[in-house]
Amino acid sequence: VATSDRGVRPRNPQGEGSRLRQELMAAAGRLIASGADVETISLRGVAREAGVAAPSVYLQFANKEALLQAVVDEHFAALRRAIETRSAAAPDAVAGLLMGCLAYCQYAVEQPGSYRILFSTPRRLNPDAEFAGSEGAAAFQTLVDGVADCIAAGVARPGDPFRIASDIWPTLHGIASLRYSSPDFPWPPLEDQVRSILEALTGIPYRDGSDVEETDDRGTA
Amino acid sequence: VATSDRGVRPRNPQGEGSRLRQELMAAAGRLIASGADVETISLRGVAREAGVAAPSVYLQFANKEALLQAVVDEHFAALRRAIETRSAAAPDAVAGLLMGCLAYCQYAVEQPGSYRILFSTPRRLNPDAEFAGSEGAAAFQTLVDGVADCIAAGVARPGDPFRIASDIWPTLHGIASLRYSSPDFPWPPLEDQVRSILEALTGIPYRDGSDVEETDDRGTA
DNA sequence: TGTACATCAGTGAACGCGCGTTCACTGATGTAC
DNA sequence: TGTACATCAGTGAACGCGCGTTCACTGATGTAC
Repeated sequence: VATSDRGVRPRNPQGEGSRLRQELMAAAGRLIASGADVETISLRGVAREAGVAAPSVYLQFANKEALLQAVVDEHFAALRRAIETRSAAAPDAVAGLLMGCLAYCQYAVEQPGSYRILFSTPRRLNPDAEFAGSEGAAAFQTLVDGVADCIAAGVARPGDPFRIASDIWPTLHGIASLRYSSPDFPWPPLEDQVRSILEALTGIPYRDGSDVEETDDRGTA
Repeated sequence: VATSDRGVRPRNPQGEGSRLRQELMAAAGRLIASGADVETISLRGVAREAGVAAPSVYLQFANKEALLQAVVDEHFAALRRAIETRSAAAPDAVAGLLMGCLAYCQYAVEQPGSYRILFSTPRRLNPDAEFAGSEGAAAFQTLVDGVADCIAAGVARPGDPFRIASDIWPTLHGIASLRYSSPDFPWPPLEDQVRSILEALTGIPYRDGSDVEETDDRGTA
């Protein structure tokens, strides 16, 4: 669907057959990026997109479910990487919290297909189904720590960091996913909205900060 | 899937053939309530659940898409009714805003299948795709008005009601839909969370109100 | 250097299945005379 | 009151399709001697 046939695919050199695994996951990623719901992705469709016969998938994956599971895991890791990169590049906890939240929303908005499969996915494929110990739990802990640091720095309003993070996460998710399902709604600019909601939930004065490098010691609400 | 065969279905009396329309929509509703994604609902499955042969669907609907469109519309109307009933029963604007928001989240949490099809739906079936003039726009306007009334009453923090409503809606959506996709997360009680987030976004002191009947004239933040 | 063989990436054909849709039909119920 | 006919709700069989999966295979590349 996304990419046409464009000639024959050369077979991988001997000993490198497992390269096909990456090719298949990339093909699935292309289908997802072009709007396919995870429910409607077919093994044959992925093989077609990868330029390979359907049975070849079984050289790398036990069955369709294993393929989709690998795809979901890969996209989950990509989201996490996007957040951590942006967040770690910030100069302090206050900026780090904002950057992490922005990275989350921007990933979701810019790669909606990829984000979507993480949350609108059959339960069995969802890594969050068992939350404790999952990769999702680790990512969430990063958010809790970020909030705690801002409270400790005296910039965020005092409160239970876990509880505050439990309010922030759904808010970010809602912002990002409604922009996908209701694209015609007159949404405010993404960064404005994230800033103002973070300010409301944490008390950190994000809304007027032209940027974040010097927000370290403003008063708290 | 949801209901077994349980004997033969009597045919409708002459002139009442269109009752089948309601039976089919009810059957689809049962499939959705039992966890079916809108993407995976089949015309044959709905007919089976209704106890009717597959071609009978065509007596009431032009094709599969028309059936699904009618189902989506029906569930959208049900959500709207749930909100308006609860909201209209409140004694004042401040209680009405809370009750409407609670009704929204509770509908989404208690009937996740029904809520889900409104937002994780192929674009062509989504009534929000054209937002202006849609039923969704009307429901959103109710939220805007509720916020404006609370500001006018001097209870909510001053601000742009449209913009505040644009923050509230995604928040409610996020709260409800993450509870569905990550049920093992230790979420706070739904009403607590709605109250505290509404308080953060509007300044209305919802968090400590044991109930809402007497919150009319508290100070603003 | 030449040859037999093993290894390995990948395939074509076939399977049984459920799908959306069409078609000609069945048989009960109401109406005209 | 009896009978022919029209109307109407609903059906069974068939269509072509794409699906996930299996099986026996092909043919290129490397290795042993």
